[in-house]
Amino acid sequence: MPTVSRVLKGSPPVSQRKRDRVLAAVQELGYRPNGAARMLVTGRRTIVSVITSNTTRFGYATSIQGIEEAARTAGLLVAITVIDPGGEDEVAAAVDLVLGQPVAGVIVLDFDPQGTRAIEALPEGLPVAAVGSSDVGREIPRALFDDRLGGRQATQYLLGLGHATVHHVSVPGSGRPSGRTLGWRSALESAGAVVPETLEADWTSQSGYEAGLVLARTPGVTAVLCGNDEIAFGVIKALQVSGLRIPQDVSVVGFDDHPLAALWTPPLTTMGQDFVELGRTALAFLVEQLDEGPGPQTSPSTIHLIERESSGPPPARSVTGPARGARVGRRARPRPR
Amino acid sequence: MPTVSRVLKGSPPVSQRKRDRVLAAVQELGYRPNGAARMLVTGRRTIVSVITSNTTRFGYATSIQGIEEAARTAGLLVAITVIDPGGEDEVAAAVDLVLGQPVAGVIVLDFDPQGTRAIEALPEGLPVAAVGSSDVGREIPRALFDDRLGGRQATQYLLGLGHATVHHVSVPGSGRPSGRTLGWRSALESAGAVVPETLEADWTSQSGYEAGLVLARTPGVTAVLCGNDEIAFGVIKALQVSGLRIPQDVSVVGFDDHPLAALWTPPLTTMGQDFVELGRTALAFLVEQLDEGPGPQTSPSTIHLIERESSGPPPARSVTGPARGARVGRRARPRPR
DNA sequence: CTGAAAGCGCTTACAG
DNA sequence: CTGAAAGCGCTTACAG
Repeated sequence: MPTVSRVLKGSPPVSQRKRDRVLAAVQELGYRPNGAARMLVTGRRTIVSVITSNTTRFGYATSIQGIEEAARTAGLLVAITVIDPGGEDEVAAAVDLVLGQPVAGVIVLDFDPQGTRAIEALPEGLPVAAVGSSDVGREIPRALFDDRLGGRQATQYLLGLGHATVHHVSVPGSGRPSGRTLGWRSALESAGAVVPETLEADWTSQSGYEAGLVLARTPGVTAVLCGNDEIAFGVIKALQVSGLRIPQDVSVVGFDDHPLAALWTPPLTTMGQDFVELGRTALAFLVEQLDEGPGPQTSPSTIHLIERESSGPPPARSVTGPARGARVGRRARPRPR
Repeated sequence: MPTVSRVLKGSPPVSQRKRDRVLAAVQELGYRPNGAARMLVTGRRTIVSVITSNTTRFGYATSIQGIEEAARTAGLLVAITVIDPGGEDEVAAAVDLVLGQPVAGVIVLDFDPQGTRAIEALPEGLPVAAVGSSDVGREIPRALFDDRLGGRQATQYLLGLGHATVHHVSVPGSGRPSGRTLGWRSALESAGAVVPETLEADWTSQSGYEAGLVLARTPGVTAVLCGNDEIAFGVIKALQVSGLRIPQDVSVVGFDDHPLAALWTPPLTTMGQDFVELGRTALAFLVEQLDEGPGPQTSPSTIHLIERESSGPPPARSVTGPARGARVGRRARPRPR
């Protein structure tokens, strides 16, 4: 009965009497239109699928939150598909699962190689947007941070504090070095500082802890830029456990402004980024594409230094002018070069 | 052409020649069966919707991870629907969004009042399972922790350490006090200890910090059980900022075993729970229901004490036997009673 | 083994 | 304003 459809959709030409009867029946029977049938006939898909390798890490989870918020506003449902670490198989399986559903489009969290591969495995024709950047892959709209600029700024900040150089513990990056790592390197080079070897971590604080243990026994480390805050947490802990004081002996700076950064001991200096905004932007890109067809675009979101207490001047060798009234010289180490 | 369908589904009776031709065509055209049409005719729905008030908090995000893992294994797609804080409207809107899609069933994260209301708003007939517990609502299968037992055990542990009583900063609980709070209270009563007034926090470390500030100026506080680890992080920080030492002056115990608990300063003693397992169980309950119709059941998962360094004996008044070689007596306060 | 036929539950023109 | 008719893209029996 088309009338029912008209009533439910709110199309004008229905008599009051009919409308009431229909509504009553709907109410009584608990009738719900079949979503699959509706999609089939209208062709309007309302599911947006997010493909990601992880759902719980800070940056990932917060981006998803932003996507979901914006999707809800737009009347879209968000589906999550996780690509477990593993071979190409996993990527193909995830893509199949997604395409088996009536999805309107896909947003890929391109923070790591898994994401990059997923983008490449997605068929042309399907609307796609990405959060995060990789160099590889086809041209699609991307919501991203200017990681490179962030890496530069953080490094310059540390250099400006008087550190001779800055060590770096990096996040994986998707394919090649992450933008943060690139920015760090270029800042060092511009300043004519030595570029120490990068320590590779994954996104976890555990991996940061391990890197911290290495740094603790590396001579000349007075400042460390970490690829994210979780890594920084681990680095700080490892350094402390090794008898070093933060920031008197070593300054540590993170990335992301994790919710616990301000509560850390010491409170963590970090590069703040708005992941929720990032997710919202990606969804907006996807919706635009749904409406008007493809249109590759890119939006670097802002990033800013949040100075807290994990960073300061390098340890002095004389008693002159140590930062923050710190005791000086305990375990002081020579500056590099 | 039914043959195409047969080939794609792998039904046996198809000649090799036909099969090859079909596969070639599919390959060339990039053909993908329309999910909506398939759902319509088969009636097999493959979307499981998760309704939750939050996607990023540790317990929530980790439960969702478990649900997603199990769903993927079962060939189901997970959709996320968030109920923003707000009136009943939000709950109704979320339910409408979910029911507008061809969903097989729903899993509600019933950690808070929003979840509880969502369960009540869901129509009968739709398969539903929950993660977490509330007293209210209809009988549905639930995957949950024995929070009450956990609260008891944690409290008894602290009492066993010699504390005269245990203060408590609680998570919201859905409707009435959380099981953790109930367990804490009962342990105190069984032991004949005074039951201090509960401090209410939300799930954030910020709210824990504020509670910690209150506790710092409350006389007689030597042990604090927190509703979750994030709260414990905030409490510890506030206590430390107020000049108290953990655990020498005050012991703090959390709940959940957050990934950063072991890295905290001091490393946090907590009640460990497996949220991933919880999510998996909920999905299994839902699948059972899909297959065999309704069958209310409940599974309390295990919970165990993870003793780290944020807890110890109460501050001694004499120099006899302080724990962990701690300096004693700085800011010692009288025991309650 | 392989097509023609019917039908899943809706919505969209189309006649009344 | 309101029904009968057609069709969305598949799959499932059903005849060849």
